[in-house]
Amino acid sequence: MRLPSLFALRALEAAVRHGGYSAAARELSVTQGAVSQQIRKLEAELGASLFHRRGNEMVPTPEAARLAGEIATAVAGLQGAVEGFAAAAEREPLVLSVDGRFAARWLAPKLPRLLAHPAGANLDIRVEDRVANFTADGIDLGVRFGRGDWPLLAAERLTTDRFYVVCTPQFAAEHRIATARDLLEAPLIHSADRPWSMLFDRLQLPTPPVNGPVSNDSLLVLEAVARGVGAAIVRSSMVDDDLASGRLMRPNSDSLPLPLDYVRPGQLVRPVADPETLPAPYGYFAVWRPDNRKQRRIRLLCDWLTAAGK
Amino acid sequence: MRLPSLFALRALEAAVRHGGYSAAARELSVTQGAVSQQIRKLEAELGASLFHRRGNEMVPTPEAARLAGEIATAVAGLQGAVEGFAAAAEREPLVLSVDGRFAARWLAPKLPRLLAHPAGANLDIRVEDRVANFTADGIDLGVRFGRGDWPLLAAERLTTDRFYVVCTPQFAAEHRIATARDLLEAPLIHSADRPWSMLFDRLQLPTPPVNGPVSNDSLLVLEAVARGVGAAIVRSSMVDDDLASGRLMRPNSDSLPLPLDYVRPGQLVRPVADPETLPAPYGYFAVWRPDNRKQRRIRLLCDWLTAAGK
DNA sequence: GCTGGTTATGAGCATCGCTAATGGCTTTGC
DNA sequence: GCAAAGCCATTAGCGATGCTCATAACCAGC
Repeated sequence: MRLPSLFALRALEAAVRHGGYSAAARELSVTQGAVSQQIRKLEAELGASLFHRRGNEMVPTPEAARLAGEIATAVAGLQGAVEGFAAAAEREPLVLSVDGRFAARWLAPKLPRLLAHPAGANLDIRVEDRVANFTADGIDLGVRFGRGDWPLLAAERLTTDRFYVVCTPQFAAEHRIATARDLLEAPLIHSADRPWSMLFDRLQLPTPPVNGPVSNDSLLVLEAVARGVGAAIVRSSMVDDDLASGRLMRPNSDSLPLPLDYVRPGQLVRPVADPETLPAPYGYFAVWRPDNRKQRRIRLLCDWLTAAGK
Repeated sequence: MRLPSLFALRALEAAVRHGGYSAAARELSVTQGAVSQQIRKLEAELGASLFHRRGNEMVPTPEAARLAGEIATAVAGLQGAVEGFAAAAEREPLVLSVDGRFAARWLAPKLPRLLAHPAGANLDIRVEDRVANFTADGIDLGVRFGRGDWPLLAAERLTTDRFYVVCTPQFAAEHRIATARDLLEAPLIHSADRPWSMLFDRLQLPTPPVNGPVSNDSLLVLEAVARGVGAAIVRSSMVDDDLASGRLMRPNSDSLPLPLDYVRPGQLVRPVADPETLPAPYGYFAVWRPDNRKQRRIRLLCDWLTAAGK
């Protein structure tokens, strides 16, 4: 025998329990008509009346009441099974893979907030700078630096970076940095792909010779900045927290033409109306496989990450 | 938590049991694609994979297998409850109301066949010539004489009557009835609304004076015919069985212009191509309320009745 | 390599069933 | 009594669901 639809059975059960279609409809979040139709169809399928009216109340037949009871237990069993499974799935860790710089400079400061949020439940946060394969490595959500154009992967932008000149307040005071020109005399930490020349060229000043340490690793650079070794040009996303907390500052942010957009040598830059909203071509992206089964949790975490970046 | 559709859950259960979507699809009488999509959707709702492929076989995850088991028991519970209810409804008698003539002359001979057929299970056959109200009297299916145009009731024609001259073989032999003219001399049983004149007029013979008993009750008339009292003009549906068994016969059916259509005095009769298929305006109809919940059984019985009349 | 099996996936489309509106009926409160 | 507010029944309309169909990709056995 073909089983009636689950909804019809639940409608019957609810109608018996409430003693009316309208109340049942409210419980099931549908209109009263829907319940009426479902029960009518059910009566046709089962070949017997389920209710008879008495005044304004619907009285279930004894058989219908009995059936409703059995449906209730069966449905509760289904519900329990499904919810148990879903809960178990929820307890399974969601693997978040981030690279070292993002982990240290962006995620770490926000971690307490994330862990207190539902999106942060049962996270397995892996810090790894290279990821071979999302599926093979069991990664549910990655945060990767790039242009958001990974093949086969969905991506959502987390950061829209500007480049900031940063140093500690102590450093700025010590070296009396008031104008951009003052930077010429101060120790400047160089990094390979964010040359100071891109600032001084805009200011039409001569780029000073390398007078401080050089590193291609922004973590090391920022460590050095934090210890007062010098000023550096860094991605805004790496120092959001330090700037907010006052551990770092952007010296002379009034007089310096900052934020700077990062422009590679030879890269075409189009003028835009509002440079503040210029999307940097590169940035951090949340990245995931669209066919991953944990979409709901991925969505939740992804939404949290994008919101936290604002 | 919103429950997934019952079909999706059953698809999962069947797929686990068969170890593949195609076999599950065959069991559920849908295409393989339908099962695939249902399970994909289920995985999305539950937030976890349910199967992983190994070669050509689909291996359920342990959790999915567990879930499938719980679903199986819950669905079996539902199935059992629904089938128990339907079976109980089936055991409830289906009330068939027929009038006395139909019961005696049409239904009674066919009763053994009907009772051996599923359509005849749990019948409550009531013989009553007047029916006030289908709902109030709890009548599921009525057989009524008329034109099939009862308001608020659905009707399906059971009999398309002709009028036959009938008598017993003994009677025909005894009175040497060879031609229509022979009837003029034989005892003829008269009934109010099927006058012999309608036959003799067509034969362009004078209608003989009333030379036999008269009754308005066809049962009495037929009883008299059966006892060899005389010949009579009767509805074909009243004598189908007696003619088939040879208890009655249609004398001189070659030479007499029979069957006759019943024509009331003054009634317009249109010529038709094949008079054998001329639908009599009046006849027996199966009649029921379209909103009766026992439509399935009514349909079954109604189909049996129409088929039995052919 | 070929054949016969499997699942995955997308387009198209029919069906289903919900919503919304309406009507008839009952109860309640004035 | 009457009006108002509740109930269920029923209809038309329409949007979403989810099926079928067709195709692709993949696997196993010969």
